[in-house]
Amino acid sequence: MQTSTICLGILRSGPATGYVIKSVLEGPLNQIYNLSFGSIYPALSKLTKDKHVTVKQHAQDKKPDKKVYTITKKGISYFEETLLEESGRYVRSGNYGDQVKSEFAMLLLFSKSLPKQNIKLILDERILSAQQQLNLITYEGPIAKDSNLNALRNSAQGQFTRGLMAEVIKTAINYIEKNRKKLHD
Amino acid sequence: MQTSTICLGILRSGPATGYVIKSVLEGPLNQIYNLSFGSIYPALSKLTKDKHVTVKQHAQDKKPDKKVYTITKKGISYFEETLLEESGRYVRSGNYGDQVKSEFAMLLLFSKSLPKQNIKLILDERILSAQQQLNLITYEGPIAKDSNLNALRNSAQGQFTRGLMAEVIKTAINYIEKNRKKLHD
DNA sequence: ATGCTTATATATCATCTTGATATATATCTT
DNA sequence: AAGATATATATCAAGATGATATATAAGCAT
Repeated sequence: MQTSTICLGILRSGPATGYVIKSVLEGPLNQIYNLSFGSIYPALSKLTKDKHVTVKQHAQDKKPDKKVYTITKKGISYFEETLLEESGRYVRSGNYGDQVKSEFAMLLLFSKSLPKQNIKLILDERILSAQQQLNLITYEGPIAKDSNLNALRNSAQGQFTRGLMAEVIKTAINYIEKNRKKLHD
Repeated sequence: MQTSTICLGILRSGPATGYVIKSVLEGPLNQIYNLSFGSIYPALSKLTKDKHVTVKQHAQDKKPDKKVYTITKKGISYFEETLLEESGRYVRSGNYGDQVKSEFAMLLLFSKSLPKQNIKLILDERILSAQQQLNLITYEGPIAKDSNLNALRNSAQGQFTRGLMAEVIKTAINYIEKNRKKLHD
């Protein structure tokens, strides 16, 4: 999916800055889709140029200008069209898999060449961070003060998606705890 | 992890072509790490230039030259060193998460804007492809005729990693089947 | 108090990666 | 007989990453 489509989809739930979009992707939408600032900011600039969003510059005290993006009517119709196209392309492509790059799994796959102590550390830290991810995904408090992104997170769709990720992470934690002895000991 | 490290790690189990490396990543190592030919072939060229692998060109009948890469002694020590470094970096980075780009999850997240029929199709196809992934991961027959990659797949490490991916996929299938009614109906 | 880390916020850019395309043939399926 | 799939490599525009730079407030530890 294009980065601009993802930005529009998030912005449809309420105005946000590039920074907040990234925070949502790293918080409640953790494990769904990684995007770096280097692709979010240019996407937002292009959307502004194409009038799919408007930007309001808040000249903050001393911090860099906070640029709050709001989706336009044109942006909403463009999003609906594009999403339909992307879903069609997705189904027709026959490529239903996600893009996954798991440094963790690769390290374990090659871990015969690693000291046991190192393997234990990797597994311990992974379990800890998986538990933190679970907290981020299942967290129900307010998102990035005065943003309306709660709507996206709490929608039936948001709950389905977050629930899926949470189940997957729980399964992974249990599996690692049950089977880790096969990699060290 | 660098693409070259992954290639070396796979080559450590036996000689292979770029094409076979990709096949292993798409077959038994499915859902672990995606790499395109556009990054595998240049990595293999660089490894050859640096004498970490040797290449034997099999002037095939009429097909393009099959280039079989074999890891050198220098390549093995380089791999061991690099893997240790990468595992250190991984632990110190504090970033234990995988890189995930799930077009599937994003489409579902935004699926309020999609026709029900479309949503059903996306879910149906996803379940089918997840079952196919499960087959690829759990397949125990020979890999890419006359390649020794079976060793990697059947090692304790390979079985742990593949078992993890298989459990995660099964959980996802069950979750989708149990909860999909919330997205259409 | 003073230093360190984290959070807020955007921008840039070299380097890497993707996804598509080109090329060529054998084999399997319809 | 035609069409799709598998084997096999190479290239490249367009896009993405990960690091770095810039700036300040707040929280926390020593």
